[in-house]
Amino acid sequence: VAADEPKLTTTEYAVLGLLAWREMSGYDVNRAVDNSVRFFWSPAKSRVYAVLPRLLDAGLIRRRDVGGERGTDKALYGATPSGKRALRRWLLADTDPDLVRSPFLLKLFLGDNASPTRLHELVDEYAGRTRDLLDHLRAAEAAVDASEDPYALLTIRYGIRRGEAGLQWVDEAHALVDTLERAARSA
Amino acid sequence: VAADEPKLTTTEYAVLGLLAWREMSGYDVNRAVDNSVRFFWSPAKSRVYAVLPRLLDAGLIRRRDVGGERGTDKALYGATPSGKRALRRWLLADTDPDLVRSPFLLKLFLGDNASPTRLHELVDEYAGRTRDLLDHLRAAEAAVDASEDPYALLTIRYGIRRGEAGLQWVDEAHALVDTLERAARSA
DNA sequence: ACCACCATGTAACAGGTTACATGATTAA
DNA sequence: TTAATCATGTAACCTGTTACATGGTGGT
Repeated sequence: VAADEPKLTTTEYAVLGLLAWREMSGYDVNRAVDNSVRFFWSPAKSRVYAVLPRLLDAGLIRRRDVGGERGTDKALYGATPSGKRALRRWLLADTDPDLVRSPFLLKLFLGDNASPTRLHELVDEYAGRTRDLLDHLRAAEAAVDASEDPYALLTIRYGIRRGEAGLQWVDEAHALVDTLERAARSA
Repeated sequence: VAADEPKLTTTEYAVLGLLAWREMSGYDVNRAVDNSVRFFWSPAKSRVYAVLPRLLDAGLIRRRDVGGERGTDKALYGATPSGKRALRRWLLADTDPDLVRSPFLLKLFLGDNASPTRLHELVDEYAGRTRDLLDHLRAAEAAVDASEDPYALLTIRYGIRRGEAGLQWVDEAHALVDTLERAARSA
């Protein structure tokens, strides 16, 4: 008799999801987060470690100690059948809305209080970050095996499309700041 | 003798920024948040009220009681010169990185554990939300006076460009899920 | 009479972050 | 020997959320 659907946080589902993919140590989970999920879900490392015992207590993952290997005290975790079921139920349930928090856009919105020069700088910094992100994502895109991990590919492409749109907007933004500058000078 | 640059949270700067624009009540600030900043910065209403006394104590805003007007106990807040300076310093300082939290992309990434049908649904829900957002932003775009509030326009356009990119990606996503489905059926 | 909006918060909680601590192993 | 990587956490803090509470005012 399954207990009434225990509510997990999204972070817990994220970890559970990674452990449904393969058996890993907490350290491995953190690495997996770092080169996949972190663009849209990024728990602190300490949070990942904190989440593991909770999933364990709920019977959604199991722990296997691998102490002998090289003298290290290391534990591997993997999703149990019950954990996989919980994961599938979560995938079918309503999805929490996305959250964006952009100090950059906030500063831009309050641009009245800054000089045009500073606004150009701000936009340039955004452009730089976005280019870095795109470099990273394009490298990742080239590196994934599409038939092996199509879903990773999908999320990478999402990032790429949106990043490209961001760069297009950058030109618009510079142009608009220039216009304002000229208007201010002629006034 | 100004105390050593008090650190404010981004939420505090957001509120300060709105109060530098014009004098408002806490309620007004919440409304202002709701029809402008909320797409990239969205504090809870109670948080806004909690932040006001802190800014007041720091001398960054001043309070003016307007009790007589209609028997209501209402206070208007506005940025002080010191507050405006703090705001300008913040605009010049390093910008915290953007944060995205997308349970949607997380679910997609873990798509292995869901059916193609469910994945189509997931993408459709995203498409719906994105279309709604675009409708809203386009209406807002048409409503702003570009010469009056160019920075708002800039952030709106940002949302529009990225939203459009999202919708383009949606087609890709459906196509890829279809491909997987066919591949699975033929296997 | 009632509902929507104006107006201001309090209380309880949780989820998450940063900084710190510790120690083993391995490659340069 | 030193630095990087593997490996696992603890402690303190805090930002922020949700739910609740309260009351006036204006329109229909």
